[in-house]
This record gives sequence, C-alpha cells and structure tokens, in this order.
Amino acid sequence: MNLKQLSETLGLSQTTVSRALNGYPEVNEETRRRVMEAARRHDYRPNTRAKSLATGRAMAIGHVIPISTKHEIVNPIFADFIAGAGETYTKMGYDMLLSVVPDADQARCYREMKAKRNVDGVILHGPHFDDSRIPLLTEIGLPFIVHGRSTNAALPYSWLDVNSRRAFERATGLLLDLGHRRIALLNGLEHMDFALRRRAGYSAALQGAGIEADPALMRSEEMTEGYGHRAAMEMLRGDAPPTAFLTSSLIIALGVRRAVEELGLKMGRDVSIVTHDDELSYLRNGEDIPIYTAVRSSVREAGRMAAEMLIRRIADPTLPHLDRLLEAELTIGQSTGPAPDRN
Amino acid sequence: MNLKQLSETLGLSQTTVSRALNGYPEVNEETRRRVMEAARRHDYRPNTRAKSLATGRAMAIGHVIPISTKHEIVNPIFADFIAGAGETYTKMGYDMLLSVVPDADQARCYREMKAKRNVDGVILHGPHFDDSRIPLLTEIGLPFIVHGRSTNAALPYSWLDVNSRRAFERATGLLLDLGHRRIALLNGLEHMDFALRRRAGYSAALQGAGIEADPALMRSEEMTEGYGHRAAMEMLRGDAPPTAFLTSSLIIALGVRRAVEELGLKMGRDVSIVTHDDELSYLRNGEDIPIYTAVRSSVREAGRMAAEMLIRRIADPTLPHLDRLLEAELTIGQSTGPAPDRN
DNA sequence: CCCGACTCTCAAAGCGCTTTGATAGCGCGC
DNA sequence: GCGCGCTATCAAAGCGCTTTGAGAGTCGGG
Repeated sequence: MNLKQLSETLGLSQTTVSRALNGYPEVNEETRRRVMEAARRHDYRPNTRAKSLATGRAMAIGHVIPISTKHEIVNPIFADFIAGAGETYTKMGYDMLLSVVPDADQARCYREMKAKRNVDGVILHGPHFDDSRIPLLTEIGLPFIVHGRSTNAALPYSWLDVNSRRAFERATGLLLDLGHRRIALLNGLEHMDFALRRRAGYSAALQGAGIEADPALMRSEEMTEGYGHRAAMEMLRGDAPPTAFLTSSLIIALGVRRAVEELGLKMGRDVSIVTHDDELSYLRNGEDIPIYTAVRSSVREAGRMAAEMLIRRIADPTLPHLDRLLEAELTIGQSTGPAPDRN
Repeated sequence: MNLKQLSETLGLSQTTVSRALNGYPEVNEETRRRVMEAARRHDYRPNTRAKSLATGRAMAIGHVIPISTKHEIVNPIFADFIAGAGETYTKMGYDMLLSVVPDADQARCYREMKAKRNVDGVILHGPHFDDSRIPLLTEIGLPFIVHGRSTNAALPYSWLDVNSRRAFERATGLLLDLGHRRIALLNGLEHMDFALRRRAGYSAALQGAGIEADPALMRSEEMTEGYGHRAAMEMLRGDAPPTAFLTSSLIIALGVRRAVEELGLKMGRDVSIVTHDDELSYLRNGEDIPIYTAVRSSVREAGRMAAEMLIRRIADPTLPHLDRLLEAELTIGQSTGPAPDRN
C-alpha cells in the first residue's frame, strides 16, 4: 500500500493524506482521523527511500567499525554502545547503518556516506590522539559526535566522554591509600585517546604520592584476557613484582586474576586489582556484590546519550557544539585489600 | 555532484552517463572511459535513496537485535557475527541496517522493514524452538536466512548452522573416555534452539554410555560469567559434585574456572571443563595453545557466509532454499584430564 | 449582496536516479 | 539512391513521497 493507493481509497488527494499523516495543521481534524484510521488499517508506512529523497533527510545514523588486518579485534564494548544508541534511534525514528571496513578505508567510507547521502550523521568511535577523522568529517560536512575525545584536535567538535583521567587518578589513589607502592598499569593501546588519559591519571596520582612510575609496570596492548594473563604472569614472576594492578577493562582483569591464581596467590590479599568497568551486559562485575573494585561507567548509557546529542545537532545544525563529560563511579569490591608486607 | 551536473559537465545526457557507469554495453568504450574518469575526478557517487527508489532495491540488509526488558543482555556473540556479515556486505556493496527493539516489538519491526522498503532482506538471529518469526517473515515476503535452525518449523527456510548436537555429543564423549561419569551441563537458555540441540547431544552421549542424566547437573540460563560461577559453586559444594563441566560458552567457562579455583581445586586435574568456543575476537581461548578443551566454530566466519547466502537468495528469489551445516572442531586444551578417584 | 479572510483540499513540480522507447548517424548491399 | 541493421545517444516517464502555490467553498462584516 502506497500513498497513492491510500489516497484513492479515501477519495482524497495525496497532498491531504500526506499532510494529515505528518501532522500539518491545515487539515480538518475529522479528515485527519479518517486518514489515520485508514493508514492503520492498511498498515501503511511511507516508503523510506521516497520519503528521504523528497525530504533530503535520510533518517539514519552511520557507525563505522574499522577492522585492522593486524589484529582483527572487534571492540568488545562496541556491542553495548550500539545497543544503547540503537534504543535511542528506535525511539526517535532513526535507522542505524553499520559499515565494517578495513582500517585504511575509513576515510573513503566517510566520504562515500556523505556522497551517497544515506546517513544524516555519524558517531565516531575510539578516537585517537590527534585523530585525523575529526578534520575529515568537518571538512566533508557530515554532522558527527565523538564517543571519547581527541587531545590536540585543532577544530572544535561535539563529544561525549568519561572522565578517564580523574577515574584512574582516583583508582590509583585508592591503591596508594591501601599502602600499595608498586602498582602496575595494564592499559589499552596508547594511541587511543582514552588510554592516554588513563595513564595521565595514573601517573598524576603516583607523582602526587612522590612515587616514580616504573616503566616495567606499565603496558599498553589490545585489551584481551590473554594480554592480562601474560602481562601479570611476567610481572608477578619478575624481581620486583607489583602488589596491585590497575586494568583498563574487565576482560584484562579476568586474565590478571587467572595469573594470580595460577601462581597460588590470592586476589585481594596478595595482589589487588582495580579495573575500569564498562558495565557490559554480558560481562557483569559480579551479580549483586562487585567482584572487582572498579571505576565504572555504563557504555550503553553513553550510547543512548551520544545518539541523542547527535540527533539534536542534526535537527539544528546551527547549534553550537555539544559536549558532555561523565564521571565514573568508584565501587569497592573484593579484589582490593591492604598492601602485603609493608616493610 | 549529482548525475545531472556530471552529465552537463560532460556534455552528455544523464542516460548515457548512467549507462556508462553501470556497465551497460550500448555505450562507446571511449565515452565510457571519459565518463568514468570524470566521475572519479569529481568523486561522484549516485545518491543511494534516488537509486534505490528507481531500482526498487534497497541494497541493504537488516538485522534486528531484540532486547528483552527482563535481562538486558546484548548477545555477546552478536558483535562478531555482525563483523563477519559486515565484511561481506562491504565487499558486495550492501549496507547493514541494525534495529534495536524490545522483544515484544519484533514482529512489528519486521513488518515495518517490509513496508518501509529500506532493506532487501534480513538475517534472523537466535532462533527458538518453533520460532514464530519464520512463518512471519515468510508471510510478509521478506527474504531471510536464519543463523541457526528452528526445530519443528513447519515451513521450509534457508539457514546456516553449526552442528551443535554432534559437537556436544563428541565433547561429552571425550569426557566419558577420560573416565568422567558425573558431567554437568551449563547450557544457554533452552528455549533457544541451539541450546536444545546441545542438550540432545549431551544426553545422547550419556545414554550411549549407559549413564542416566542427573537433573541436578543440568542448568539452563543466560550465558554469563556469573552464571558459570554460581552454578559451579553450588554443584561442586553439593553432595555428589561433578568431575567435569560442559559449558555452552567461553564466558560461562570463565565463571566455572573461577569457582573451581576459589574452592582450592585445580582445573584439568580435579575438575575438567569443555566448552563451546565461538572464537570471539576479544575473548580468545588462549593465545597459541588453547586453555580450554573446546568445540569451536567461528561465529565471525558464520556471519560472512550467512550474508553471502542471503545476498545470493536476494539476487535470485526463485532459487530453492539454501542451507549449510558447519561442523565444530574439537581442540584439546589444558582444562581436561582423567577423572579423579575412579572408584 | 459582495468582498476579504479563512479553512480545507488539490494539482503539479521536484527530489536524483534508472529505464523505456525513440532518434540520429553511418556503412552496406542491392 | 533507398532501405536495412547497427551503434551511440537522447528525451521523457516513472519510482513514492513532500511541498508549493493555487483554487473551491464557507462565513461574517460592511
């Protein structure tokens, strides 16, 4: 059933039917009622393609998922972010368009999205330090919002981020208060902006306590369970093992814990762990009481909010740039305790 | 730059330019070269909406992600499947459209996709036993392919699935061969078809060995780490604890392992674990040597293949239904060993 | 009774593409 | 010199919607 057929059924013109359905004021309430009713009965939905061709609005938001050939990691937090954003889109009548592209083709992909006009805007994921996609998107004039921030960006842009620096400073502070002096940082890849900020927070806390950061205790890799295990294993077996670990994701923490237990140590007594927790729906930090002490911030909620901000900007492009900084919440779990043998 | 402008630039009609770009034979090779070159230089891309309005093909595939309000779990294997499918779409020039909708609205969502004509087909995820979405999609005439199968479906349909039954039968068989007699099954939710098949495989193997399945050793829940931990804890503390666990996902296995270690037991010696492994990119089963003995099958590869099959069906709807059954691979890791105290 | 204001409805143009059916130009055989 | 078959190109219709600008009808005030 299309508009033409529907209007013929009703004995009205397409114009009137269209206006009635889209809530324009110049149509008799009685007529509108009739139209609405008929539309419902025939389960009429305007053809998206025709509608967006006519209006010039695609009613869709794009997300580009880069996959690098080196490490084919699909960012695990992606699923939850998408789910959150998707909830907003559904509520607001937008579609979500996903593009999985090789790392190197990202720029082309964005240009294509603009030229093909199949999205009204995009959400930029996992920004790097001085991310080149920000000037790119600005140049091609595709509305966007960054999930995260990009230090050193020359241009203004809209973003939504967690205060990673503060979170990691507080987490490190907690460990310091517990008497830990050798605190390892298992960070994500440090070309990612969030990882840089986390390290900055960690470093600042150590410095505040008059402790010099030990490069042997700082790692930066793709966030997997295996990485956590391997790094913890090596560090704990080393000459001057850490008494605490600060990890950038729950998945890394799982690996650290596995190493701790393999070495016959006890988490929370011999080795403390504090992790960042994105509150992924399939990887909860315990059911009611948290297992790991964590700085947490829901990435799903971030998705919901980022989507809203983007849609607001699309609706009114003259709006100044929006930004929003979320604070992570520190929750004490069973993975932290006083530092062992303080001597 | 649109077609009209491009053709004016070239001093040709829109028809000729369109034909040249779309590889129609009735255009002079020299002209085609000129057109192609100009298109490249001006970075011309046809407006997707106009194109699909004219052709009647959306060049997009839909995926519906249901979120139930009870347990807001975003299926963790989803990200990898999507990534795989997305690779195929990108290669074939298709877009991927994601809809995140409350469980109850799924039917409406599919009908809407059909009416709005913004997808050419959909991939159906996580089919249940006798899944109502299969007759629904058949009725509304939206091409689809099922990732998994639905036992008891009255209508024929296209699908791609792993031989879950065989995989779990083999896994159970391995444990039986190792002397285990009390083998627990930590399954996914058993309204899911794959979970039913896995249980069938498990039961068949036990029965083949003349062992009666103990209901106390069989659970069926949402596949989380916490579930694995809780279930293992309870079972291992019970009167007649199992000596081995068969789990439906690596995430559950992580939880089981945590329980095993909390109880001072050793995995692979006191308690064996075999798991299904979807080869999620962010949750590898060990780096080079597998940690867990597992039946594995790449869900990402499944995504690639399912997408290809769907596109083939869309291209030629007269084709008979396609199906493909993948066999899982059994890999021995460090999590299995002979059953303790055989007496 | 006429005119302007207002309400409701309509025909038609336009969004950017594909595709149909027509046409111009050309070489060739008769 | 004419008609035929080809090739290369074009104008125009159509995809299904929105939106502009106009028209028909109604009502009240002068």
